[in-house]
Amino acid sequence: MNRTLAIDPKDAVPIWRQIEEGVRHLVASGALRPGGTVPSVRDMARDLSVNPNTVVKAYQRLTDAGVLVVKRGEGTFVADAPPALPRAERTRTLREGAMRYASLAVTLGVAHDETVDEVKRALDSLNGRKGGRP
Amino acid sequence: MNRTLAIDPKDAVPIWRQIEEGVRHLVASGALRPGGTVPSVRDMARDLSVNPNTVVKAYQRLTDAGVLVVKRGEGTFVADAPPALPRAERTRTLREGAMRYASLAVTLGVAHDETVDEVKRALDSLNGRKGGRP
Amino acid sequence: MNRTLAIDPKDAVPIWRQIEEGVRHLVASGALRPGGTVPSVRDMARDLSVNPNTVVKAYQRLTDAGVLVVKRGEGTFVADAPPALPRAERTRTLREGAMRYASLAVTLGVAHDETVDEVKRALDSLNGRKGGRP
Amino acid sequence: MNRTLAIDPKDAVPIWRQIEEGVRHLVASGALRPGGTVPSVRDMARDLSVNPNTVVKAYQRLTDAGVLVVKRGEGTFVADAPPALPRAERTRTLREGAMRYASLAVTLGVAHDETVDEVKRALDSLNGRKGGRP
DNA sequence: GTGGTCTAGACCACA
DNA sequence: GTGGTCTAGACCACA
Repeated sequence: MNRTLAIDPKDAVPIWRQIEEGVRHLVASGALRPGGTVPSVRDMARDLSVNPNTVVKAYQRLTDAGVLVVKRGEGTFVADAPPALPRAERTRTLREGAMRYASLAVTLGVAHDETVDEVKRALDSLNGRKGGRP
Repeated sequence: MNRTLAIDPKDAVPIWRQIEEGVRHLVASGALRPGGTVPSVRDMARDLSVNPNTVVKAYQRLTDAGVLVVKRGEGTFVADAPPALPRAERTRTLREGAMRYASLAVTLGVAHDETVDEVKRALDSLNGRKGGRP
Repeated sequence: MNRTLAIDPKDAVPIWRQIEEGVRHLVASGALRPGGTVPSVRDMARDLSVNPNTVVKAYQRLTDAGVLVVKRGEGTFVADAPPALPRAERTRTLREGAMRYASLAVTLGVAHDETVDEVKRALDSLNGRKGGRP
Repeated sequence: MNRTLAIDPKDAVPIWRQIEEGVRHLVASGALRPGGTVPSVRDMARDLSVNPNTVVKAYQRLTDAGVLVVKRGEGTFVADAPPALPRAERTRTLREGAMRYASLAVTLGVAHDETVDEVKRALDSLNGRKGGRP
């Protein structure tokens, strides 16, 4: 299972959002456990070679969202209660994502089956099934 | 069939890119036919309530990509030759999209099957008409 | 009616929060109208003699909360739909505030009537009744 | 009557201040009586799950303010003489609190009467017992 | 012109 | 040690 965070400074997606999404993903996938610690702002900034302020922004957003909790002077931790989205909103978010992806495939002129297969392949690679793409 | 373009000024995606993607989609789905006309920059800017410069930028990129052709003094038209992406780039783009979507689903904690089903559903809703590009 | 924002850099309350609260207050009191513009980040930073980043933080939080909307390249505006809190939460927030104030008064040993009178006086002064405290 | 102290580590108010205010309140409300004992630093730290240094800081401020007195080798006690604030400072503190509460109510868009009523209600709930300090 | 991102670095309260 | 705030200033996309 992947416990590390990879960011790409050249990506159009802001670094702070890459960090935010990365941590959300590690929490959702169980790599970071409720109550467990998260690297300190300074440590993660050093590891990723980014400015501490950039990490601070990501962590603060995650704290506002209830994913992380801060204990002052001690550090930052994964919240005990995972802040699952309300079911309705979860579905809405997923549908928007599916629509965006399907729309992209149609624009590219990709066939139905290939479109679906690529999603299966992506899910497998995220779930750590070995290989997947020879 | 949808012949209109919907943009969301509050979306993080730049407006010019929303227009570019929208036109590509209308072409790929057959709503705009090869050789047919495309709204003038002024008209589209007025319709969408955006700055004309923003439409110009989208049209220029589409012209550079061979999706549109400009006939001076006449207007802008959909290119006769469908500007299919090189196969390698097409695959890469699709895979990035699949990865983004799969990653979203994992973050939301959605099950594998539901993730795949939503894509099928999205494809069906986009393909009320079969095909689009013979 | 007060249209200006006063901040106190020596206050224990962070400047960005003073700005956030100040703008919320101006909106709630009607001094800033839905759809109307809000000073640009640079202008407000100059007016208040603070760093633009500090204003950015306040504006972004207000945007996240739906109080302001950003039109890229144009500026920042008061949202059309005022983002009134759900009634239940509004009541809860008010009650917490009342409890904090009442608790303070009890701690200070202030009589019931004086405690209530000070609130009335504060409300009057916020609503612009002239004088109020001779 | 409430003899316990509740602190919220996630609150923006420093823990030492929450403890300080809490003790002041217990004294003012009569829950802790002049001459009576106060929990030892170690006990309170353990009860509240906070760092002993944090309790030390609160107790020192309370001692400096004359609310508590330390008898070396015996422990910490509530002072015999009630340490009423100078009248001017009392009034200033109360006014600040009233202003903060009134400002919150305006921001929430609450009507004048409801704002005042909530304070009365809060005072009643705190004064299940009449008075507290004759 | 507008807002958004990021760096570099200082200073602070807190535990 | 921890995170929070703020400054100064650069660079960028967007309209």
